[in-house]
Amino acid sequence: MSALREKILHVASDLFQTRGINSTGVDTIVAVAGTTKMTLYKHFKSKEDLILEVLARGHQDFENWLNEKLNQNTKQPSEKLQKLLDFIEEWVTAPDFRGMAFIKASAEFPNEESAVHKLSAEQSKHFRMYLANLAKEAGIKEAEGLSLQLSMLIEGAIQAEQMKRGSGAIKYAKKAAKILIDTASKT
Amino acid sequence: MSALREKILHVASDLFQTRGINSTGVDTIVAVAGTTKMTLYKHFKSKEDLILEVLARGHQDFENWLNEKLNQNTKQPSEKLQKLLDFIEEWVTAPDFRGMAFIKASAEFPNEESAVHKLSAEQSKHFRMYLANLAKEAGIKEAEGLSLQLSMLIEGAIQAEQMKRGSGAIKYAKKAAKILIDTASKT
DNA sequence: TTATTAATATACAGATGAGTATATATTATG
DNA sequence: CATAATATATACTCATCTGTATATTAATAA
Repeated sequence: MSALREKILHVASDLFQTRGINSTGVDTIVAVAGTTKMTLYKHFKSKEDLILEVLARGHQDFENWLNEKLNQNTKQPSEKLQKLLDFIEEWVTAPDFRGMAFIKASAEFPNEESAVHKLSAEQSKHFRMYLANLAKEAGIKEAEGLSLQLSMLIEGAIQAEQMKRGSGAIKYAKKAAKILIDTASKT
Repeated sequence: MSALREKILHVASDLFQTRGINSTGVDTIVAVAGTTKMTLYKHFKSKEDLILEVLARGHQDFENWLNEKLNQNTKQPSEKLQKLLDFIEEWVTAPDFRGMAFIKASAEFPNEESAVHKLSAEQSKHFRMYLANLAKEAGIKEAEGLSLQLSMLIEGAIQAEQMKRGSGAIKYAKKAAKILIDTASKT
């Protein structure tokens, strides 16, 4: 567990989010991380490799964070679903929020054959399945449909917020989520 | 109105969508368009300039298309809102659909000071206002709120569809839109 | 036909991109 | 202390990036 390796991952993640992936050169990454290219390529076999690990870490961090929030603040499964958007709000309004990594990555790597695109799509699917699970546990019949709706709403809200900070979109996303959850609960 | 200028715009738009903006060099654009860099720079003062015009054209084309669809297929304002998602579906399931240009552009140019990002944000806002107008004309009181919800849903659906073609997300986006419109209509 | 102007092609400049060969410093092990 | 292995630094290759200077062709005007 090299400390420098972690530093590179952290710096790369930050730069990718604030400047874009393709616009961030490895020279910039190592300069900010206070190391050299040789060290970077000792730890990662290519820039693509680094991108993939940054994405994987980011997604895991997000899911861990959300999981903890849900477990600490709710008891019953149905409560999780209802409070979900509160935590999404907390996440997107945090000062250091810079968008959802896999959404941006898929935009920068549109080619479906690209490894980065594939991982992004997988993470998107994984998030949807996470939501579907919450819905299932809450006893929703059409859990898959609701999870799709919620994921679209959430990704749209993230989009809106990263496009313009403080857009207020999340406020209406919460209302919409409540309506959709209520509707799905009644069937 | 140079034919070559139009050709360059068309080719650039295509390449930006399929390979990404930053990953597409001007050399590639002129090669595909069958011309040279000198000609490109006679018509556009920089690559950024070309990007901005491609974005502007794309957005206008989309809005013109949607407008025509709505005007040709609906009569009453409330009908427009109800059929909106049908046309969005038609748009995202078209074989040559490659995503919403301004969404991708804002991901590739995350810096809020960037001209490309600014234009993307403006187009996003413009689309939302277009939806708000539809809602207002349909007699919805909270037109702004509904338009935000619909735009998030639509952008989320576009995201889902460009992430994975044939995802089926749009089907549930339509159901969600109907629920949200109905709810907003009742207040 | 000749002079002038506009458009195109070739070739280049200078910066930056990813990735590596070689050399030095550091650390662990005998 | 000496030796082997690992991590870091310097310096480089080669490709590609945006943008331009110059040369050549095509078209227009006198």
